[in-house]
Amino acid sequence: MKSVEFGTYIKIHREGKGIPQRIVAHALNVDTSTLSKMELGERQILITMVKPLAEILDHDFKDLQIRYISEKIKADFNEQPFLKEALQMVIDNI
Amino acid sequence: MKSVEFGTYIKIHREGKGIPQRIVAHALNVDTSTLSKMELGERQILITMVKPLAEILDHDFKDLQIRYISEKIKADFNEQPFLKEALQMVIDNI
DNA sequence: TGTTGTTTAGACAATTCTGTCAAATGTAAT
DNA sequence: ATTACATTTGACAGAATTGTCTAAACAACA
Repeated sequence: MKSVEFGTYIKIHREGKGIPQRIVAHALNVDTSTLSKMELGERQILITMVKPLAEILDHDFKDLQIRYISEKIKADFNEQPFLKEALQMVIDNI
Repeated sequence: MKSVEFGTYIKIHREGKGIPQRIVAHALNVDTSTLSKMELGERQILITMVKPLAEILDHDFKDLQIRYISEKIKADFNEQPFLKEALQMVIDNI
């Protein structure tokens, strides 16, 4: 999986479908200004927005959620020596 | 692994060793008031504090870091349908 | 060039979160 | 009961983050 920032990924796919920010922003109940910032990484994209994003962009929800979560985890815990063990522990407890 | 909240876990082990908050707070460069709140879950414990906590409590760092990270992930992403796959993806990319 | 629609930038108020201070409460021993 | 120390609480100011508004920058094209 290519590691492009989530906001950038959304932007690329939105543009690929020729959908203006106006439409996506409305689906997320935010301003186009906010969406612009989210795409540029200046505002957080909430996990609750992943589903509506998948729908409006007609994109696989599973893929999008995996991208979202894995990026957050890398951002928060990269470099932590026992990250792998911690993740394995969570997996084993699901 | 028993799932007791991280702050509570710290508190229990601090008390078990008979170390006052004053000492631990100093090691973390915070007030006892802040440490109290951290132990009670009213303030975030930063990941950068896990190492000094392990040292001052003479507690296994690996265990503590695993507890810290896995708790955060559960708090942030519990219930997400593809959490497992996302975690596996991060593991595979480490 | 002027028009129309899209995207971004800057300023802002509202909200949330943080650590500290001072005071209150709790605990144990004498 | 008093002392000494530990812990918690509530109020607070400072910092950080949020979404919106307005206007500027950008793009496509008649």
